[in-house]
Amino acid sequence: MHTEVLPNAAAIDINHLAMCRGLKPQAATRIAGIGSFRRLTSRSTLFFEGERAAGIYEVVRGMLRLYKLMPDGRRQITGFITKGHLIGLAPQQRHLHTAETVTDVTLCCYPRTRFDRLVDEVPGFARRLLDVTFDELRAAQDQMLLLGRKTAVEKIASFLLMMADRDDTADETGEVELPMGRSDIGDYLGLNSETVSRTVTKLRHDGVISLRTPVRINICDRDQLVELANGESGSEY
Amino acid sequence: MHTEVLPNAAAIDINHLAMCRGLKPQAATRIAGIGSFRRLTSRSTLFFEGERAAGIYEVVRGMLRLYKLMPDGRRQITGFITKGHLIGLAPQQRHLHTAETVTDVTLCCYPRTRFDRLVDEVPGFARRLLDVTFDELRAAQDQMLLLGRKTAVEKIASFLLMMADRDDTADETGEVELPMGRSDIGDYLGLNSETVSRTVTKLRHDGVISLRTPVRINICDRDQLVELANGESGSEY
DNA sequence: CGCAAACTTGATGTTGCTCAAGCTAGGTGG
DNA sequence: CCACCTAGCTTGAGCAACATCAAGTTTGCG
Repeated sequence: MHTEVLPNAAAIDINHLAMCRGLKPQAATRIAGIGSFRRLTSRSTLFFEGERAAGIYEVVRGMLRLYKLMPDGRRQITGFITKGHLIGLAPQQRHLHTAETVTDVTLCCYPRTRFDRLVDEVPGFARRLLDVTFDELRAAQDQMLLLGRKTAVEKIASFLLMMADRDDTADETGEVELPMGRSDIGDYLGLNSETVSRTVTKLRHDGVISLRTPVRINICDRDQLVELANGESGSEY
Repeated sequence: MHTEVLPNAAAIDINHLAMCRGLKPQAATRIAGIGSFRRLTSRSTLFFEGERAAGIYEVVRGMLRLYKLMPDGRRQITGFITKGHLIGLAPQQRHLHTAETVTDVTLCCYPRTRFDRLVDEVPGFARRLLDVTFDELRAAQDQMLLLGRKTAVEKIASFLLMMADRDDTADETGEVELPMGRSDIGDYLGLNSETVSRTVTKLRHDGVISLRTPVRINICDRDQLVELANGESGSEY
C-alpha cells in the first residue's frame, strides 16, 4: 500500500475537520493536535474486517468503500465514504468491515489510545461522536428498507439521488459522478452488476437520466427519480 | 392504547437498568431519578415514524417491533427489541421508525428534555450512549449483509440463531420462543410470510430444528444451523 | 494504436413472490 | 366441556424478477 505522511493536522486548518464540528476552539485544537494527514492511492486497503482497530480516520478527500464478506466471497458494501465521514470508530476495538479506497484518498488519522482518552476528557466530544454515529445508524436503517423491500429500479433511483445529494458540485448541474464500478454499486444495493447496467439503461431510455460516460450521469427529471425511489410511480416499475 | 404508570424508577432497582450500566452509582441514581415505569398491552403503538421524539425508553420486559413503511405499505422491520435495549434515542428529535408492542411490555421512560440535559452533565453518560448506539449500528450492518446477500435458508438460520442467543432461557434447552408472527419475521428478513413458512418447514424436515408449536421451536443441530447461516454448507442450499 | 478491464446486451435459469386453498390452534359461547 | 370460529400458519401451482452464463462493445490507459 502506497502511503505518504503529511504534516500534523493542527498545523493545517482545524475548522475544516468534521471531527471537531460544533466543538469549542480549545477542544477542537486538542483533538486536531493528535491527528496527522495521510494519502492513499486508489485500490488500496486501509484495514480489514476483524482486524484490531489501531486508529480512527476522517476522510478529507476522495472515496472509500466499506464492506463485509461471506466465506464464499459474496460481498455487501455497507457504505461509500466521502469527505467529512469518520471510519474506524469501533469501541469494541475490532473493525466491523474492510475499508478500501475507490479513488485516491486523503485521510486525517487519529491514534486509538490517545483518541480514546480525549473521548473521556474533552467536554462535548463523546456527545459529538454520538451524533455522528447516530447519523450512520439512520443511514444504515434506510439501507435496510432499500435492501429488504425495494425493487431494482427503486434501488438504483435511490442510489442516484443519494449520490447527487452528497456531491457538492452536482446540485447546480444535475451531473453526478460515480467513481465506483457497476459491481460495487451492485454489492451496495443487493444486485449484480448486470442488473445495475440494465436498470441504468432503462432509466436512460425513459429519459429520467442521461450518461456522458458510464461514470458521469446526468439527472434529467429529478421529480420522477424521487417518485421511482419511493415506489410511488403509478405503474409500479 | 392501554397504559399504566408505575412508581418512579429510582424507587425500584437502578442496578437492573441497562441505561446506567457501567456508570458510577451517583450518576446512575441521577439518571434513574428521571425514569418512570409504564406498561403497554400487546399490539399497541408507542410512537410513529417521523413523530417528534418526546421520550427515550428502555425495555424492561416484553418485545417490540420497530419498522419503516413505504407509501404503498411495504414494511421493513428494523429490529425486534427486548429487555435492556433503548429506543427513541433520536438526537434529531424525530423518530426514525414506528414502535409497536409484540407482547405485553414494561418500559422505563425518560422525558426528552431532562434526558438531554443529563447527557451533557453526567460524566460518562454520553460515552455510554455512544457504546449502545454503536452496538445498534453493528447489528444494522450485519442485517445489511443478511438482507442484501443471503438466501432464504441463510436468513432464517441467522434469525433463529439470533433469537436463540438473545433468549436467556434458550441456552440450556435449545428451545426458542418466537412471539412475533411469520409475516413479522418476513418483514424483518426481506421475505414474505409464505417463504418463511416454507423455509422453516424445510429446516424441520432436514432435522435441524423441530417445532412444538409455530411459536416454540427447538434447535436440534446448532452447528449445522450456524453453517447454514453463513452459507458454508457444502451443497449450497 | 493496442490491450485489458469494465460495461452492456442477450438468452436462459432459479429463487422467491403471488394468488389460492386447506389446516391448526387458541379463544368464545353455548 | 365441547363445538365453533377466526386468525394465522402451511402447502401448492404458476409466475415475475433478478441471477447466471455468455458474447459483444466501449473505455481508458500504456
